Amino acid sequence: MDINESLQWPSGCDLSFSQLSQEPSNYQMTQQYTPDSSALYNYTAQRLPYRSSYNMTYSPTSTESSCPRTYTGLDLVGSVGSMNEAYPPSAYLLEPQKSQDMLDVSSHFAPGSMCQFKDDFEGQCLPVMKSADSNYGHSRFDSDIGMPNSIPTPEPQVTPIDICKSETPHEDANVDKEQPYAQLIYRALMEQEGHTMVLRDIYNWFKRNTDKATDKETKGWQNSIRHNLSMNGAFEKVDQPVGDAITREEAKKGFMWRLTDSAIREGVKSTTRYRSKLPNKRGCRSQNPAPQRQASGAKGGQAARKAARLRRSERLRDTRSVPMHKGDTYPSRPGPSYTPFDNFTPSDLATGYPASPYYCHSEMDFGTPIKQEALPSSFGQNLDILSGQTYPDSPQGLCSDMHYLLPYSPEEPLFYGSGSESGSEPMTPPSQDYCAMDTSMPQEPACYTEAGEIY
DNA sequence: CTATGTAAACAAC
DNA sequence: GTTGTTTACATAG
Repeated sequence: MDINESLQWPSGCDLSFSQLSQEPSNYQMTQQYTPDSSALYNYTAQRLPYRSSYNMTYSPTSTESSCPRTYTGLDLVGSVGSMNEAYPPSAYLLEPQKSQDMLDVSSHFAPGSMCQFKDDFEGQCLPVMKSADSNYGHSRFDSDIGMPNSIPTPEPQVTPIDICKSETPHEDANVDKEQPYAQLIYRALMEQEGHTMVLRDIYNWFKRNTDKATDKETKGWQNSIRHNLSMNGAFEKVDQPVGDAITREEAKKGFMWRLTDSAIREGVKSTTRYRSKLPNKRGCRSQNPAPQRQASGAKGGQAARKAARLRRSERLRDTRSVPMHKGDTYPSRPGPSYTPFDNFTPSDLATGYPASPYYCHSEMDFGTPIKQEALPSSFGQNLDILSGQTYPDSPQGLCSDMHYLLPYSPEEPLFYGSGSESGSEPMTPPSQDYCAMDTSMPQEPACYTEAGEIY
């Protein structure tokens, strides 16, 4: 990572958090969590039984430290070592919920962060999640345990997600289920100095901060994390630095995963973006996929449906339960939420419009997709393999949220996408033949040779 | 048609 | 066994 670049990020994003001073008082939670905090605590406590079922390997008493989480940040900020002392161990500045805060946050969120467009953060419970840069250099360890130089974390540990739930902790218990893996991983990494974690700690982060890990199947969510890490260009592998903080044994456990510079600046993009759009090397899909494959796909689909139902119900409930106040600008609605347009400046647009799939929902993003009709007719995605029932085609929903943008800046490009860094993506392994076009750079289609060169 | 989730095959360690 | 990559398949929007 180019440290200079990373340091430029806050200014580039117009991180004008008024609270982002280094006054000691600002390292405290500005919201007093009583009585809400008690509810929050209760909620957190409620989750313990779930988590406890997953802590066989990583029990709180374990002394195992799976990851040296300090060195990467140190490495990265080594040239600006003073930053290490710049911020005390307050990962987040939690602020009272008020509409004005929402506006501030939505316009200063890490650009492209998918979460700003999720319904999760609509309404009145928008978390104020400081970017990692706001505490750059300080240690906020993800693993519950074992870091010799870790700073004790007060219990209950309050996370942005928890804050989101604080209003109605019981009903909002599943709020994080609305966030895709890629976004959650992004958030996990953004919390870390150096934006770097090892897989194991990402697991731990999920256990603590999400409900993904509380489902019955433990294998799936980990697999999904790995899948997202591999497939999403926002995440890159970096070698674990060799140092006294890390043993050779630990180093063997795998790479560290780091947010790419562009991901830090622009947020995580969809995973699908980075999937190869060319026919797979193994040739055409088999006429008769393995029954296990079919079953797996069915499970995935059912899980997706379940999640979608949750999202729907959350949305419906939010719509009903969150009244409009005078200060509110938009009612809850399905789809992305935005800062009021009149608070935007052109530079906000340039830097603030994310490369969210909500925006970059264009087939031009991905080159020539595989034509559905090229697949065997038996592989229509409308076939329910379990029931044998077929369904009508789903409606074409591209850019369904466009109407939220058009009134604002009809002349402005809608897709700033990944901006000038688009050339660095996709991150699909160069071993794959790949040619992708990104709408953000229509004049420079990113076509890659097998060697990874752009031509 | 894309985004996403899940499972699995497979390789490397 | 864990980690990482890739593919297959399903569902929602």
